[in-house]
Amino acid sequence: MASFLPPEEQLARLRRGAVEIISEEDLLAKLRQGRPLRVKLGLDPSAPDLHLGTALVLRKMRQFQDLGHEAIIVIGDFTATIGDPTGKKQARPMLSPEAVAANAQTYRDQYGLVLDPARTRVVFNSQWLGAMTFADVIRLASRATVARILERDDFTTRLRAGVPIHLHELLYPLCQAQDSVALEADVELGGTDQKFNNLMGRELQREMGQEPQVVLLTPLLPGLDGVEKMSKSLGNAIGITEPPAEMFGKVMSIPDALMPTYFEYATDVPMAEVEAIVRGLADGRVHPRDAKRRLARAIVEVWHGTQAAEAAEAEFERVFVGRELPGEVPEAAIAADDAPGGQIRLVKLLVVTGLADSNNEARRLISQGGVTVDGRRLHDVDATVTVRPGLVVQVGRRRVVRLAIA
RNA sequence: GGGCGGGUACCCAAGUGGCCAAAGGGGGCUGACUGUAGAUCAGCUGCGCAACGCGCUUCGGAGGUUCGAAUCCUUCCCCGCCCA
Repeated sequence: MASFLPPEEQLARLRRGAVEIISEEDLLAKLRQGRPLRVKLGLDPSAPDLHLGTALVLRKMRQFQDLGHEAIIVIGDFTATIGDPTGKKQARPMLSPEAVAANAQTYRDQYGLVLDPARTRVVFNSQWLGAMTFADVIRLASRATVARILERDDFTTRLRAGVPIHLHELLYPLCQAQDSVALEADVELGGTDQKFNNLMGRELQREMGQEPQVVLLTPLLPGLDGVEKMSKSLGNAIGITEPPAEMFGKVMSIPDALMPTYFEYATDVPMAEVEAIVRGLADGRVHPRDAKRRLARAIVEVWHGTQAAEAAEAEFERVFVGRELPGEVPEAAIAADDAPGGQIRLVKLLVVTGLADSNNEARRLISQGGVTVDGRRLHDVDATVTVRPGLVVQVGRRRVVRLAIA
């Protein structure tokens, strides 16, 4: 039997980074039972590459682990066949058992970047949901009312906006609730967008005579655009495995107003310091640029360590402030055939090296003055370049390659 | 089952026979400036062609009318609302 911190102390720690806990009294009561709690987190099977936003809830899970509780990751392979009722994501075909098995390790590896793999249980909800008969489903559906399900914000909004809602989508919350029943979850973690589903689990458990789970909600981190929530498909995400330099740069590109939020949720900077920075920004004693640098460094630190964070900052300083070439310029090989006699049209060069998607785009970039070869800005769309290994071709500030002849 | 309204480029959304590769906004890209890939301003934003032009592809799918279609007709698919 592991020894636990006093329940009150645990609660105090768990509260940080949680938007809402339903309810704290229930959580405290569970903690007082002095046993490892089963903490559940449902995840989409298609998102094995994690970003800062999804990491929030994982970091919370990690905290539970470190407090001695049991982490259960539910891979929603079955629910994925329904699709996310936000209507944004597409329903996916059922994964084969082989694919599921193959993916299991991937998930473990990915989540292991945040969680303690040795103390993490990974399960797939097709295990129990897939085994249900139609009669089981009807029985399950009888536990909820249409009105209750339609309370869900997504559904209300879509209904009003005239966006189609398919019947099976209404079952989504019930499926997720059934997961909690099947696992006898003590706690379910989720982003605030999961509140409805998570509460459904709480209700269904009560219906089924189980002790209802505690719902702990983590915030949704806004993405780089500062408007939409961070999500890979929206292209506004910072992946936790991204190279330090990339991560640093992306943080630097967030709107200034987002800094306090990121400081609070995505870093380990002590709250006292965060508050000092926020105050400084408000009264002008802290320069936004410096605050953002501090933020970028703190975030890179979480995922790559202090050293890498400092290197990333130096690199950023050099490339974007000092306008020098990046320390590491990727190589792009071109075939000798593409440059007969060592000559190649600049337009073609940009396409072949992947710096432009099409000839038309290449022309645009050149005519807009965005292209330099060996540091010389070329404006002539019809320019021809003499190639040699090591030639540096750059588009804008960020896209650079060093030539190699294959 | 009936009535009505819809399906346009990455997204939203105009356009209802030629002036439409298709308004406007968003997003994206490039430049200027700067405090950074932030803010602001400007330009660009289907594809191909040694090309101030020519050609090709795109407006739910397939046919058709026409010198000419995103726009008209036929048919099919899909969506919403109201009624049953």
